[in-house]
Amino acid sequence: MADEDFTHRYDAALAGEIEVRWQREWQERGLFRTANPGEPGFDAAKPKYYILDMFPYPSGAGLHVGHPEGYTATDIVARYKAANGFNVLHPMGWDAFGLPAEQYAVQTGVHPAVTTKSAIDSFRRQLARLGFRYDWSREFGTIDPEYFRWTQWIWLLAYSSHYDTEAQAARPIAELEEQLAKLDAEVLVPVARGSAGRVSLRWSVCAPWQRQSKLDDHRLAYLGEQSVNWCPKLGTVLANEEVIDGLSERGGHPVLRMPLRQWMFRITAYAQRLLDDLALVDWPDSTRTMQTEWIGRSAGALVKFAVEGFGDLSVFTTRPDTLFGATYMVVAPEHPLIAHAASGAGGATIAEYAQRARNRSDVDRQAESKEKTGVPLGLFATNPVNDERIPIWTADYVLMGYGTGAIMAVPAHDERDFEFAKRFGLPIRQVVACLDGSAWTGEHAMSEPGLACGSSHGDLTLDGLTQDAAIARIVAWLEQRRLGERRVNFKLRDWLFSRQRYWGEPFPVVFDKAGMHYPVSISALPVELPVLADYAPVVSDRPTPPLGKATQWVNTTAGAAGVDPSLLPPSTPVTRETNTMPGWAGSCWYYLRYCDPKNSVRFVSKEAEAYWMGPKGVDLYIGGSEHAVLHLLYARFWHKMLYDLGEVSTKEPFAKLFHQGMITSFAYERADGSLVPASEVDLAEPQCRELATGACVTRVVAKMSKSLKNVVTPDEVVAEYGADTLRLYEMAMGPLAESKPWNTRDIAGVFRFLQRVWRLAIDERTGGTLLARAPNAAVERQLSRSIHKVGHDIERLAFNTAIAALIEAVNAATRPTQLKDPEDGGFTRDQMSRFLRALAPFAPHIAEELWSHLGEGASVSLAPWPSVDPLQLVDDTVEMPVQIQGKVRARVMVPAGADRDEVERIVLADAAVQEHLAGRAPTKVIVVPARMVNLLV
RNA sequence: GCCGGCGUGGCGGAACUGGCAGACGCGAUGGACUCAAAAUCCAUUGGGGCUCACACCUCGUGCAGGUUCGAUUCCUGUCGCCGGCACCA
Repeated sequence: MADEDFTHRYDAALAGEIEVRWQREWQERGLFRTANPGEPGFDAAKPKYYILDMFPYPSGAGLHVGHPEGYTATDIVARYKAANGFNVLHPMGWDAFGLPAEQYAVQTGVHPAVTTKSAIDSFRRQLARLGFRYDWSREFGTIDPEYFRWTQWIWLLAYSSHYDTEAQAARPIAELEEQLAKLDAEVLVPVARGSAGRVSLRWSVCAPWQRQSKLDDHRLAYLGEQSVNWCPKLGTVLANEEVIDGLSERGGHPVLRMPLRQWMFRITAYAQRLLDDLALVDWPDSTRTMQTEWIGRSAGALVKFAVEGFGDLSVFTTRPDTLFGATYMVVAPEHPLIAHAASGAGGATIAEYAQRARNRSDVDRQAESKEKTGVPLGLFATNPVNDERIPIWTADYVLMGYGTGAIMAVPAHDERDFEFAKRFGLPIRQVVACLDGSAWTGEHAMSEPGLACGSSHGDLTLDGLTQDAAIARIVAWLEQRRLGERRVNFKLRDWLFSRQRYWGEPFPVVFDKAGMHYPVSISALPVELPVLADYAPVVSDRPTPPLGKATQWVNTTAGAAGVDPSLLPPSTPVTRETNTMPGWAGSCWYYLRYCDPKNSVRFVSKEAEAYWMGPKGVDLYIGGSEHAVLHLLYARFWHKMLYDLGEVSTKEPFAKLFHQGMITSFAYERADGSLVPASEVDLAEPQCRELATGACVTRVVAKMSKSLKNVVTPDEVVAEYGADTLRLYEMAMGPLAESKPWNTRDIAGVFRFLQRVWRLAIDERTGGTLLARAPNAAVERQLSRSIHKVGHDIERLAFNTAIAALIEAVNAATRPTQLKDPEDGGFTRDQMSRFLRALAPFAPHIAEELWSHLGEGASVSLAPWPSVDPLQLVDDTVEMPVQIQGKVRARVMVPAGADRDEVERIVLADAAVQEHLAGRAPTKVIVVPARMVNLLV
C-alpha cells in the first residue's frame, strides 16, 4: 500500500511505467540501430566490438529466469563498450527449425509454422520487456526463406567441394574432376550400382554413375552408406553427438544402429585443424578439453596381419612396441571377416553371436560390459614380426566404428585384452618390463611405460628400448617391409546430416531415375518446404521422411526443381530429397548473417564480414556449456570450410567464449525424501515447515522444473519489481559462470538499492529533483572508487562485485532521516551524472529516467563512460597491520609512498608493538609495501 | 573407472599475483521516527573466552598433512557435491 506522503516512491508500478516508456522511446528513436561500414551514421574511427548470445530456440513455454542471465550479461558489456567508444554489434534472432517445435505441433495439431511464430513472438515480447539494447533491425529466424536460402547455399558449397589433403584445405570439386579427366587417372569405383566390390578403372572409361561415386568419396557434403543411430521414438536418425549412453540426447529414447544411405559432412577431414586451432581461441579450458576428447586424436600404427584364406587384416594400435605380445586378434561383430568365417565350420555360432551383438542396443551392450563375451572364428592370422600363428575371435568390445574394426590383442599390457584372455584362457605374454626392475605380478595388465623385453625375432629386436624408441624402431621395420605404417586415428566420425523430419531445411538436391543426384542451382534457391497438412512422423521400422507424403512436390522435373539445364534436360523427371537438415544447420552460421542480415546477393557481404568478424571472430560469445561439443564444433567446422573457400576472413568464429552457470531453484524435501512444492512451504527461519502439516522440511537445491513447481518466470518478477530489479538481481546473485540458486527473498535487496538510488535524486513527496549543493570528500572518494571498480569488473565479467561497488557508492551518499537540509547530503548533480552512467548498463531504465530528471539531455545510453580522477584512488596514508610472529598485534598509519626503512621506523616506534616485543629486538622485519609488516623475534 | 570444476558465517556470496578472512546483499537483533504498524534511517551480527566498557585473548575457509615469516590462495593425500567421457585398441 503506497503511503500518501510518498507518491513519488520508486515502486513496482512506477518502475513498470518508466521501463515501458523508455523501451518505446529507445525503439522509436532507433537508439540501438548499428550502422555497417559504408552506411550513414557509421563512424570508422571507432573500434568494433561484436558481442553475441547463443541462438535461442523459442519454445512454447516461454522464458524462465535462466534465459535472461546470459542476455543481461551481454547487455551490460554491450552498453559498457558502447559508452567506451566502440561500434557495438549486439543482435538477437531465432533458431526455429527443429524437433521440439515439430513434436509440439504434432501434439496440438497446429502447424509448426504457426506455433513457431507465436513462440517467437512471445520470446521477443519477453526479451523486449527487459530493455536489452539489441539492434532489432537485424533480427531474423532460421525459418525465414531469405535466411535458409543461404543455409542451403552453404550446403551446396560443401557439396561442391572436396578436401585437398596436400593443401590441407577445402577446394572446389570441379578442380578435382578436371584433374582426374586431364590425367585420365586410375580410380577405384564400384563394380556395379550399390555393390561393395570395387574395380580400378581409367576416368575416361568410367560410367557417369561411377564418376559420381568417385567424386562422392571426396565431397565435403556427401551421400554415404553408414551405420546410423535410428531412434524409432523420435522417428529420425541422429548424429553421434546426439546419442548419450545409447539414448537420444533429446527425450532419452532408445537408439538402434542400422545401415542407411544418408547425407553426411566430412568433418573428419578437419579433425586435426579443429584440434590445433583450439589454441587460437580464448575459451574455457573445460570446453576445449571436451572438444579435444571428442575429436580424440591418437597416434600409433596400422599393422597388417595375413589371414589364412582371406588376405590382410589391418589393425590400428597405439602400442606397436607390444607387437610381440599379441597372442590373438579380435574383430568387431560387424566386421566383413565375420561373413567369411560364418560360411565355414562352426559358422552358425559365429553368425548367431554377431547377429545378437549387432541387434543389441548400445545400452544393453554397456549394461553387460562387466563380463567380456566373444566367440572364436576358427581363423588364424600370422603375426608379421615373428610369424606366429594366432587365433582370431569376434567380441563386442571391439567397435566397428573406430580404427579398422579389428585389433591385435596384447593381454599383458592392455586391461581389456587382459580380461578377455583371462575369461577365455588365452595366452598372456609379457613384452614390457617395469621401469623400476620389479617383476610383473600378473594380476592386472601392465600398461605403464617400461623397457621392451622378449621382443626379438631374426634380425629384429626391441629389447631394452624405451617405449618411444621401440615404437620408432618397429614402425620403421614395418614400413620398410610394407607390413604397416605410422597412423593417426581420430574418434571423431563424419557428421550425419539427414533427418527424417518435416520441420527443417530441405536439401537443394534431386535424384534421377537411376539414383544419380543433381544439385539445385543457386539461382533457384531457396527450396521451400511444401505445405503439408499431415506432417506427423511415419510410423515405420525404417526411417521414413514425412516429406515423402508430398508426392506432388517430391515428383517433379529437373527444370521445375531448378537443376542447371547443362546437367540435366529440364523435362527429365526427378524426385526431390525428402530428408531435411537437422536443427543444428541454422545455428552453424547465424553469427555471420547478423553482420549483414538483409543482403540479398550474398550470405554476408565481404566488407561487413571483415569488419565485424575481424580479426579473430566474435569478440565475446556467451551461452550455456551444454553446447560445448555439438553446436560449437559444428559451427567451427562450417566456418573453416567457408574460410578455405575464401568466404570468410577468420580461421575461427568465436574468439572468446564464456559459459554462464545454471540458475537453479530451491525445493523442499520431507523427511521421507519426497518433495513439496515451494508454494506450500512456510519459509520461516530457521526451520522451514510444510504449510499443510507443519512438518519440518529441508531446503535443497534443484533444477527448475514444472514437477517441482519451482519455475520462476521473468514475467512474474517484472510484475512485482520491474525489469531493472530482475536484471540487477540476476547479476548480483554470484559469479556468472557458477550455478546459483534463485532466492526470491534476496530480490528485495537489489530492489531496495534501486529505491535508494531513486531517493538520492528525487524527493518522494514532491517528485522534485534533489541534489547535494556541494560535494562531500568521502562521498567523492567512494564514488570514484566505485566507478573505477565497476569498469574493471565489467571487463572481467564480475558483475556481482560491480553491483556491490555501486551499492557502496549509494550507501556513502545516503542521507540519514535526521538530516534537516536534504541538500546537505547525497550526490551533487555532477556526481549523480557520473553515477547514473555507471549504473546504466545494469539498470538502464531507472538510469535513463533519473538522467532526464537531471536535464542531461539525449540519453544516458549515448553518454560516455564517466572518467575517474586517479588522485581519488590513492590514499595519503595507509593503515598497515603489524604481525609479530605471524599474528596481527598492531596497526600503524604510514605515508602512502613510505619505503621499507621508513615503515620499519614507524612500526618500531609504535607503543603496541613495543609492548608486544617486550624489549626483544626483531631478528627479521618483513615489509610488504602498502600491505603488511611481519616482525620475527 | 578416467578427466575437469567446486567445498568460506544462519543463507547467496567477497578476498588483486601467497599478505588484516567474511566486501555487498538477505535474514536476525537493538534503537530513532510513529498513537501504533509499515516504510525509512542508525547500530550490532563467524564461534568461544574475558571485561562495567573500549580493548584484549583464542579458534575458524570440507578433513589430514606439507611448503612458507605468512596459506581460502601453492603442494600431497582424503571425503563430499556438480559437470563431461566411458571397452576408442
